[in-house]
Amino acid sequence: MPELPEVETIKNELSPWLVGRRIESVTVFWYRIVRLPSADEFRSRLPGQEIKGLERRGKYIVFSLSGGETLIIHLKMTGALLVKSEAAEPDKHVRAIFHLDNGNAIHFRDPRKFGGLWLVEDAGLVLGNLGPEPLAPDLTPQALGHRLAKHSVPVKALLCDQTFIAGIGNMYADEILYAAKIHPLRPANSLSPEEIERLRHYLQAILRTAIEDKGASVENYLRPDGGVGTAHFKFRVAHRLGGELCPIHGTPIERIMVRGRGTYFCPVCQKLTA
DNA sequence: ATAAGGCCCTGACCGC
DNA sequence: TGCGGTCAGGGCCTTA
Repeated sequence: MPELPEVETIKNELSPWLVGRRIESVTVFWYRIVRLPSADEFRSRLPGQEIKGLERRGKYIVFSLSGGETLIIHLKMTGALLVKSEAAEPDKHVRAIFHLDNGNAIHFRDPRKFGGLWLVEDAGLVLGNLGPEPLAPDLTPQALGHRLAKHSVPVKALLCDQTFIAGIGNMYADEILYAAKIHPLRPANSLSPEEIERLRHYLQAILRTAIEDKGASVENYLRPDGGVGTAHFKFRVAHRLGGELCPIHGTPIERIMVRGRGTYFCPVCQKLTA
């Protein structure tokens, strides 16, 4: 599922195809994929606008348009943005198509229909509540620790909370906590300074490595050219459904539920008690 | 502030 | 082969 490294990869690889292109028309097959405004308005306001640039904010892709509006896309669990020729037949999971002025088209494919499209004057309407970017240089251990201290919820839940920090989801939260040797159920405000330092270090290191590996191809994640990423080959606990063993201790990876999300960890590396 | 549950969805998987 | 049931989960919402 697309989290920060996957969305960053998609944004990077989509940019050369899109920046400077004009949207000629939009086809919407599943109207509810358009969150704002109405699907009809969405289709009528986009044509003629040039795509000036692509950015990523959290798990959102943000398109700045020549008309001053902002197109925002969230891929949720199973979304993908695929570069196709205009002649390409959309498969049954394609929910919308952006037709470009050079004979190419972008297919928004999303089997589970969780994804969303927004076209807004004020991007803050969609992005306003997001927390800081995990890779921002000013996310120091002190800054992170200060914010962690305000919450007693399980640290795993906080890492997945987009208003606390933007872009981390279920699988990278598990990988980060494993690498930092922190139990996912530890109350956020119980972490020691050393643990906060480790958390911040691996938080950035794991996301950066996953970006270098072009994301993790689990679920339906695909790059815009239809290719896969290789970040999941370095996963040590996430998505280890087959009774895998901790690579350090050889003990079985355990699975618990944290806030309703499946959570994988090593009970030896990651102790609940200090 | 926190917790728990539901909702949206469908493909994959399971047992029969 | 098919059928019905269960599950996963990001983000958001409601209720306690």
